[in-house]
Amino acid sequence: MAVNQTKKSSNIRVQSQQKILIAASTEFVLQGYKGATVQSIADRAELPKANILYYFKNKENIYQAVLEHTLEMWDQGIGDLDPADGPKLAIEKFIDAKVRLSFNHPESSKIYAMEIIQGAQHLKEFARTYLRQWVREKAKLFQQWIDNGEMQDVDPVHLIFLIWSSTQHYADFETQILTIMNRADYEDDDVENVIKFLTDMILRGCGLK
Amino acid sequence: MAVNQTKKSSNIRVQSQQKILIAASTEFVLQGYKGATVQSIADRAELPKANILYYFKNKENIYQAVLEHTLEMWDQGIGDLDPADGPKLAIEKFIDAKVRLSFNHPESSKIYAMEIIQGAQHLKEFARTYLRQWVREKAKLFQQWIDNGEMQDVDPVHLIFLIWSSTQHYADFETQILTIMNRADYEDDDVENVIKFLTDMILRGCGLK
DNA sequence: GTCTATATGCTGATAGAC
DNA sequence: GTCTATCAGCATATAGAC
Repeated sequence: MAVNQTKKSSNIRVQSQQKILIAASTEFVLQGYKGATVQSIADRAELPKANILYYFKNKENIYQAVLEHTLEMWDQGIGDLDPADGPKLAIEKFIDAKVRLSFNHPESSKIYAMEIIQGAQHLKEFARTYLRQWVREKAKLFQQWIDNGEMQDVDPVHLIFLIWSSTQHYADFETQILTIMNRADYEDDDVENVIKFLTDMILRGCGLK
Repeated sequence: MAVNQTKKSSNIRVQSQQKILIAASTEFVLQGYKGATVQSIADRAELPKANILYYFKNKENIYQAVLEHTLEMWDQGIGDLDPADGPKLAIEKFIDAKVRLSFNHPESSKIYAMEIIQGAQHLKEFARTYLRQWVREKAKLFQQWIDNGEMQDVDPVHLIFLIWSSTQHYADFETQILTIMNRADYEDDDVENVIKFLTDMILRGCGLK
């Protein structure tokens, strides 16, 4: 009985936390950090305001949890470039993964973008350590391929920025893109079209096609 | 005398409004619309809070003025693509103008980006009318060049998105890019390097180099 | 035109009943 | 664990002295 009760409570706990994080993500995107109120998150999560603060103590903690969730998803979704793949396959895989992330989790991309635009106050350490290291490693790999004559001599760091920005754009600027294309929502075809377009353009840009 | 007084007053008026708009831009970038308080704008502009509301009536009006200023600057800075230029020169000019705008007015780019990310609540009509029209015209021009065999058959709308996103990235993600490059600020060389990199990549992508 | 004082409402957070 | 009631502080905006 006691076990059962604990399990049940724990389930409610996990479920509530999940509901809160989803609701909070939406509110942070729509209203910004300051504009999203605990009350608005509670309303969207269909929970009393006090429960939100019971689970996360304060608004700052909710935001941190949302950010961490985003970083984990990206780490998992993008993964590593495999040196054995060679430049062509590596770029193809990278673009593919990044575009699918953008279309499947636009809110995460948006929250991350807003955080960086506003000066990355909550992510300074992440950028200074993890991200800088990540880009350096990847740039080094591209440079090796360039030195081996396997691809055009382009600046590897700017190449990473180009892939990053062009793929992320479909998540962050979703509203503008849909308006320009006169659509209500993205369709399945759009993902494949974007992957094909960006892969073709960037591979040709790198002299790989 | 009366004329002199009017002129003087008018000067103060223009100067104060200018100071307010500059201060407000910074605050909106750093804190978001809701996070930027009239008091914080006043402090940054070095004016009493009541004067801010005397000149602009309410916070919403300040934000609208900042947004309009941004749109005007872009309209002026980017200008039109000239059909007589042909695809190569047109793309070169477009990238050049857009990169320089990003480096010279990052706050404007950031405010615009945040506005779009949050759903473009204050720009819906602009996007639906002006922007959609602008992209259609430019896409049509690229399509003609493609049909004439003057450039590779790439989707013109996605090409515009690519130029837009890759150039804008250096303004919006300034913080992240500087951190990754381990720098405090952009230098003059960076602008030229980015222009060269993006022009080379995208021209090759379009089969123009 | 400039600025002080203040009204009114909403915010994050807590105390404590259930 | 869940929820109601409430507090102290800060926000926008205005009224009105100078």
